[in-house]
Amino acid sequence: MTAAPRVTPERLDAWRAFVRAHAAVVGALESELEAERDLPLPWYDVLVSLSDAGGRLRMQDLADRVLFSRSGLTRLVDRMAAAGLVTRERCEDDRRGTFAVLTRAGADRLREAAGVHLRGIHDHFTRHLSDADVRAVTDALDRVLHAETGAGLEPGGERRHRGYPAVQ
Amino acid sequence: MTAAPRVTPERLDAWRAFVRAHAAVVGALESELEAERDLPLPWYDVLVSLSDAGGRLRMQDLADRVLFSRSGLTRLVDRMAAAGLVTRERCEDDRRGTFAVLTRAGADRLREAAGVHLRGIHDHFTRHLSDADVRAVTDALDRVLHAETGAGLEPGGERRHRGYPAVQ
DNA sequence: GAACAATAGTTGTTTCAACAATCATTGTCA
DNA sequence: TGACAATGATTGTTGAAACAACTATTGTTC
Repeated sequence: MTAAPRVTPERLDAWRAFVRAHAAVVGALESELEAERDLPLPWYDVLVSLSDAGGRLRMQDLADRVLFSRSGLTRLVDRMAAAGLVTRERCEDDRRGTFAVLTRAGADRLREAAGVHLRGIHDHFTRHLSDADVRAVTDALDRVLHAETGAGLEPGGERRHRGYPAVQ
Repeated sequence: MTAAPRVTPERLDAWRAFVRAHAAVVGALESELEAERDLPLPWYDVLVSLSDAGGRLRMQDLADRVLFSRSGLTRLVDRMAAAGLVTRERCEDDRRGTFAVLTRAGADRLREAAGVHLRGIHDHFTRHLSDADVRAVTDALDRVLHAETGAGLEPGGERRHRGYPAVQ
């Protein structure tokens, strides 16, 4: 009968608060970024990942650093290349590979957008959290995340999902 | 220069933990639900909303209770109707209106799926939280949510997003 | 060193979501 | 009561995601 194990009402409330807050906040950030900088959140995500990595990344590595599926990445980079925010470069030493490379225009676009995004994180999220909340939420959700991704312990083992809306 | 106001590194870490944990956990729930019950999460969401409302809801009201956009709802209900999980019924007193009605098959499907979903919430989320974590996370994220939706204070004012993965 | 498996990435196809336009009905007010 | 705005829902069109095939290159093994 697939019994539901020990999810008390309080714990279900925590889950509900989690998913509903996420939907509300990410929705607000997405709207603001699109309204004020005309930049979809997935594009921002790619720009941040490239910038963090020093401006160039093999498609494979980019896929590891971004929340979106590897299968969608090729087309996403297509569109961003058409918009001039990235270019592709062949990898010389392994000719199967391709680099996605941040262009000057892409870096500019990121710089413009980062302020809006960061302000949004403050306005819609961190603003409502005390220092104690910040510690509690970070600890708890890090534990959830690490259990999920099996991350942390294997030496040399960055696993999945690096820096979603890492800024700078 | 759209200065980034008072988002300390600790607070940014909280944000990162939040979005990364969400992506990981929802991804896991979605995979399990699809693998074990062959049911997309948005379908589950509609089934739950209908069931909570007693089995029938006008499209408008359904749209209010679901995380997904009103524009996509018509087609989503189309597909679910083709699969036999819901039917449409004309509203007699207001002939502009249409009801989406949970079928027996839809209710069965929901019952099967709820166990998997609830077990997933336990396995991937609440399992890793102490009682203190549960209180802290619920409080903090409720505050975020209510600030975002402007909820709570206006009398009679349920605003948006009711019960995302409410179970039962 | 030739055959075969594995890896990197793109392309084709189908499905789905977002948005605007549309149709039908209801409410209002001159 | 007849014109007009507002509302509820569907449909058409367009853009993007999911998944599977495909091409090219590299690594491996007998």
